[in-house]
Amino acid sequence: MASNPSFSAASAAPLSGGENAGVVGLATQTPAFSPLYQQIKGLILQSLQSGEWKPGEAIPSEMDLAARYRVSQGTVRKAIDELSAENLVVRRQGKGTFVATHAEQHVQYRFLKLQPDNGSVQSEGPAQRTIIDCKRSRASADVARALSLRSGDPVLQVRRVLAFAGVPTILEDLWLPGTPFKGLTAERLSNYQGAMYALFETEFGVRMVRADENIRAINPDAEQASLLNVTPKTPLLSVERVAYTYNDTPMELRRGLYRTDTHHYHNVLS
Amino acid sequence: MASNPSFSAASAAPLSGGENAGVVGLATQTPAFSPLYQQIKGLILQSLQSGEWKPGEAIPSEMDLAARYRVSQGTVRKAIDELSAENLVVRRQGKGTFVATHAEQHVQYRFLKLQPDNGSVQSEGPAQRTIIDCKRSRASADVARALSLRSGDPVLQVRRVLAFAGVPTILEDLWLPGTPFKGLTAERLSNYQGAMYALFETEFGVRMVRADENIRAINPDAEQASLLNVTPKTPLLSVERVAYTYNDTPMELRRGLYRTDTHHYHNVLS
DNA sequence: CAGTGGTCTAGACCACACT
DNA sequence: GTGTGGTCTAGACCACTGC
Repeated sequence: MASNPSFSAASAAPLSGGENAGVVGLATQTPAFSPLYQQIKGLILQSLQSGEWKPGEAIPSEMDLAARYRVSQGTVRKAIDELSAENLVVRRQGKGTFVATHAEQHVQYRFLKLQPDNGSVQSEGPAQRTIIDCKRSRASADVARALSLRSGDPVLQVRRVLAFAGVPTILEDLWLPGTPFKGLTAERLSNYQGAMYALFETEFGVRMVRADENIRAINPDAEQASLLNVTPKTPLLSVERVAYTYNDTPMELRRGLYRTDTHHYHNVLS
Repeated sequence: MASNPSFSAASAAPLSGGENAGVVGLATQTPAFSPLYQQIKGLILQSLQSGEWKPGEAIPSEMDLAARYRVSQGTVRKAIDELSAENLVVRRQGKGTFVATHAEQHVQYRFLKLQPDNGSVQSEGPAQRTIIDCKRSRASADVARALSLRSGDPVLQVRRVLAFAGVPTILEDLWLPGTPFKGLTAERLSNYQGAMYALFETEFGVRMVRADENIRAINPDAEQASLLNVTPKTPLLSVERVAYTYNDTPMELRRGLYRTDTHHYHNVLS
């Protein structure tokens, strides 16, 4: 077991034999070499995906997982290290390792990079959310492309405004694939306290894990301007986001318009 | 040595005895506990900072560093892991670990997040750089604050335009602290091929390691508009960047105006 | 071939949280 | 105290690079 280059993780693992099964013991030329900890990471990922461990819950301890996959604790550790670096999982010393969640996380808006110019995110308090619209429709060509759907597939479309300290600051249009979000209504959105992604988790089992944003400066049209209480000459940040679940599956297209007279989009480069 | 909680890294290390020196063997209540690998990381950081290893050069092998600091290879490895994650150092299997550099790196503009809407960054070719202005001046209040200087301290001020495929796309104003950049002239800037940060490294020994950006949508004034060949009504992305060297020392304030009719600012959230 | 980073193991001990 | 993640070690072996 110790020095076996190709390896079949097994035991309680539901799917997946070994990626490299077949060739064993040949020293060179493994076509797609995958280290053990990567395979373990993949297995843990499957369990996260399948819902074996739910957001906010603890996953088994490193020792348990090591026993389950028949590897050393260090190897499990390295797998979890990467999952932790990708924010899929959160470690808490002395307590355990927990599935990351958008709810009950002290960072309320994990993906929102807009910050008030003066004062902290904390000090400005929670946003006031207003659902403007929520309807079923059909995917246009560009929406379909972003969500990996076909044109005309059913989608859910939402428009809302976020206000801070009474000032409308963000106007968002969302498109969600119809099937996973069946049953989402304006009422359920309105009644929900907290981040939208938290609702997606608890009510629909959809966990947003990563997102891409493309940012431009634009002038709003008349309707957009009026919803944000600015003139159409006010330049706004246009933020187009595609959010992904596990496996790089796109699950949301979001087009945001941000006012930047009192706020700014903050980004850290390294 | 093996099981010693408080530890004095020593040997060839120039400064720094041990952070936790003094208390030894007392099991609980070390006021500021710092794991060994963090101390090693700090020592390596000092050597990077002092220029013992220059950008692009290889640092000593993990085994050598382990011997130098009298710790196991695994501990050095974990220290380097973090430095690598922070992009201060680049590992290359079979070759060694190298000091990160903005030059000779295949990513020419490491900190530039603006991308062409169509085609890749590669396909659009290198930017055409034009130095509009380069002069010594005195720090205004806001420039001084950003660079941790005092108002009136000498600074170097640069204005330039970047064009892609002949289209002026980026207008940048830079402020650099006067002392570290003594001797920087418009000519040296103009003659230099390659990223500006690469010149800072090779000519002034200043390595940019991290940066913060605050982004807004604005309308340009008449001069800015003309330099970018747009009308003053064209909304532009205003990107204010503060770039830092080691130790979170700010070394550059850069105010950029980006055209977003053909390009967009791309960001990945996770 | 030797040297480098990369993986894996087994075991010891530490810091932290709960009970 | 027990169990969790976190640190550290020593040693073995693998994959990659270049001589």
